[in-house]
Formats: sequence, structure tokens, C-alpha cells
Amino acid sequence: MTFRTRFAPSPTGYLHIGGARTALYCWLEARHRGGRFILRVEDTDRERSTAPAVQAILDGMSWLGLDPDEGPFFQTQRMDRYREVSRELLAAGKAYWAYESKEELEAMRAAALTRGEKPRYSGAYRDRNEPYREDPNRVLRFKNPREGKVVFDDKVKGRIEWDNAELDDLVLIRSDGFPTYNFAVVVDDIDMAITEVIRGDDHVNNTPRQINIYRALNVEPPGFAHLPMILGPDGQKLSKRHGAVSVMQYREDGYLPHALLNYLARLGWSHGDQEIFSIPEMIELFDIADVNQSAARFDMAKLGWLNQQYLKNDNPLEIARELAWHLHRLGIDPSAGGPCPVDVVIALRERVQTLKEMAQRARIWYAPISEWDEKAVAKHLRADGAADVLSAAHEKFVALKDWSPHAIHAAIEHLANEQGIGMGKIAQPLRVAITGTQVSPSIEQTIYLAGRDEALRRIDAAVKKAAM
RNA sequence: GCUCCCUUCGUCUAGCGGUCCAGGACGUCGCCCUCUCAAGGCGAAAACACGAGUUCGAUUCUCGUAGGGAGCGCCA
Repeated sequence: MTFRTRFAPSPTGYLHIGGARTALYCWLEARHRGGRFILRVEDTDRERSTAPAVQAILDGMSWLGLDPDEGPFFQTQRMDRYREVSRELLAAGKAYWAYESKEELEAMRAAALTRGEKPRYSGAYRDRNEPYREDPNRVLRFKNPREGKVVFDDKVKGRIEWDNAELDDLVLIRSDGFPTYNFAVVVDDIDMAITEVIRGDDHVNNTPRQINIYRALNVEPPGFAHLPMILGPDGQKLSKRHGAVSVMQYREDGYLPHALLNYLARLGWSHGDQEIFSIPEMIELFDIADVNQSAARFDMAKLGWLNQQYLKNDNPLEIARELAWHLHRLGIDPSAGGPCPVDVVIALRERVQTLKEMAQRARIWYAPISEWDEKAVAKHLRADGAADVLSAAHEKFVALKDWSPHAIHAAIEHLANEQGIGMGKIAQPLRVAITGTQVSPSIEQTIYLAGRDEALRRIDAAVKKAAM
């Protein structure tokens, strides 16, 4: 039997970071075992499911490169199948019609709670054999075993045992004819031949109920692996308060998919001391059994570090493509003039952690200086001799045969020797002249990227400004 | 309230009874390098929640306690 995992989000919003990790682990485990990865959209909640959310999830997965081998399948297109299976259960005496109103159920729970018990369904209709009839309160309930226990070996949590006495008769088919989650998953996972259910550990409590449904259907349950939660940096549940929760927000914030994947993989899983994993390495080394059992906090600082690792080591050509996307967001069209984005990547990738920062810093080469750092002007432009140094540099640059970082560097060094001053005395005034600030990449890169004409113009302007 | 799950440096983690006065990474701090900012190099501070057992020996096994989380829906 081939190994099959599935990711089964409900389309009530974007793909969030927790869902992305679940998808990643399902995907990795399937790849690792040479199996198949299936995408199933659980849209039986007609109130909250939306088409844009479906699209958002698809977009998120595709940006991350987590492409399904099969699907997306939609539960709302499988209604006949759920009805069919529910009829089987009913015919086998493993399900029954119940007719309590919501108010009655509410009262039942409240009463149980005051007795110090779990708020559960009493099973009043369990043995009544009530026939089907049109009734707004009609639901089909599952006859959960009342004795014995359910035991399963969770791939990450270990052995989990549950007394059937703790479980009640859950609803299989709602009064509107739609299946409930617990029923639909089981039917789907059986039909889609899922061998390994990997999901968030908020589902641990549902697992015994689901296993009972498998048994009622005479099907051997799949393996289960329940992933611990991802917490916000403050240790609280991840929420919009924490900023980036949607996966696509990370794209906008300038992260590379590979960096996010690597971070997510390491959040809850590890392989010795290794921190950096290529995708093929992840596939080779990942094992769901090595996943940790406790919740982990999301740490932006480490994500940033990882992102920079990839910024520094990935092919600059590819990064330049991503950079162009961010430049456009800032209203810059790199094809309309200015330096080649590949050169910008090389100049900035050791100085920023995100592409967003990189694009912002790159502005100085694509647009005129918009704002002068007055402290920098006072300190470096109006310093003694700064204007002369700038003029001398201007001359050198005019005379340069070859406009390259190397040639520019040589010219500046030469000038330093001539004038008997340190590099700092030349580099800083030039930096302020070119960028308006005292922070930028190496001075030869900064000047080179401006282009000869623009560099000379800015130096001229700075000489004038120094005299003001 | 009940049931289930979790607990190693600030954070992510290694550790699967002795190799641990606990290793790595991010972050923090210091030094070096240096035209700024970074990157890089070197170094430092920093943890087994607590209490009982089991054992010759517990970070590692068992049970409690405390703390945290999840679930108890005609939501998924």
C-alpha cells in the first residue's frame, strides 16, 4: 500500500503559519516515503467557507512550493457519498435519528456541568429506534461504544488511551443534511486511502471518536500524528496581534519561501545540530517520528537570520527576480534605468535580512536623494577639507577609463595615498554625497551602482552643499 | 468542572540510565577585522519546573505537585 498523507484546511481564511507547517510536514513525510500528498478542502461549514479563502490557501501553498499530487478535493462535492455511508451505519444499527431541540441540548449540557460532569449528550434516543421523519431538529447520531477503551499510538505523542465512557454519541448528519466534521473526515480519509493523518494537536480529542467510526465501518484506522501548536513570541496563541500570521504576509515582508520552509521545518523538528536544510535534504532527513511533542514559539529573529542565510547563498539571479517584485511595490521600475538588480543584491545581501529592506535601501540608486541626514552633512560634508577631497575624487572619477567597483576602489586608494589621509576621510564624505546618509554598502559599490553620470552629479551637488 | 496533552539556556533544540559540573543555533554581551553599516572570526553569560520513588547511578523510567495548552458544538 502506498503511503498517503493529506492536508485538509477549512477555507475560512488565509493560509496561516500553523497550517503551513502542517502542510509542510504532510508534504515532507509523503515525499520522504515516496508516497502521495493530497489536498482536501473541508468546506462543509457553509456559513464560514468562502471561495476567496480557497484561493488564498492555494496561493499560499503554491508560493511555498507545496504542490499536492492529488486534489484539491472539496467536501461539498461529496455529499452523496456521506449520505450513502450514513445509511450504511443506520442500517447496521450503528447510528440513530435523534430529535432534541437546540434548547434541550443546551439544558442537558448545563445540567451535566452542574453535576460536575462533562457536558455531553445523554443518548436519550439511542435505543428508541425512532424512524426518520421531517423535523427541523432531526440529526443522525453515532452509537458510540459505551464500554472499553480506545488506544492508539500517536506518531508524535506516543500511546494515547481513552475510555469510551468519556465519549458521547456525536452527530453524524446535521439537520440541514450536511455531515459534521468528524464524520466527513473519516469517510474522506477512507475513500482517499489516507494512510497517515498528520494534523494539529487540537484534533487529539477527536481521534478516539473517529477511530470508533472507522471500526463501525469495519475499516482499519490510519496512523495518526498530532503536531503541537505554534505559539506567538509571547507564548500566547498565534493571532493577528502578532503581525504576520498569513503566509503571504511573509512574502510581502520580504522573506524567501525556502527560508520560511526551513524555519518551519526546524520549529518542532530537528536533525542533530543542523540548522540549514535544502529542500532535498529536508525530504531525505525528515521523519514524523522525530517531531517534538511540545508547543513552540515563533521567533522572528531566527527567521530573519535564516532568511539572510538564503539571501547570501542563493543564486543572486533568482533573488534579483524577487527583489524586482519588491521594487515595483515601492513604485520603482528597475528596467527603466538605474543599476542592474543583480548588482544590488550582491551589494546588499549581507546587510539586510529581508527583501523588503533590500528594496528600501536600493532606492538611493533608483531615485534622487530625497532627504539629507543633517548630522551626516555637518560631520562629513562640512568637515575641514571635505570639499577638496570631494573635488579631487570627482576629477579621478571623470578620468577613470573603466567604471567598475575595482577601478573605483583603486582610485580612492590612490587619492588617499596622495593626500596622506585615511580611507575614512574620503569614504565618508563620498558616502554622504552619494546617499545623503552615513550608512551604505562599501564605498566603491555605492558609487559604482549610482552610475558614473549620477555619481558625478551628486558629488558636484555635495561640494556646493558643503559650502552652504 | 471533566478528559486528554505538554514542561532542557530569553527562544528553537541535542540528549533516547553512566559519555552531561548538559552540546548546537538564534538572540544578548565583549574582543578582533574595518571606509559606515553589515557580514565574518574568537570568546562569555545563560537551562534539565518542583517533590517523591525505581536503580549502584537519573536530564533520561514511574507517580504526584505546580504551571501551560487543547477538547468537551448540528465549527473545523
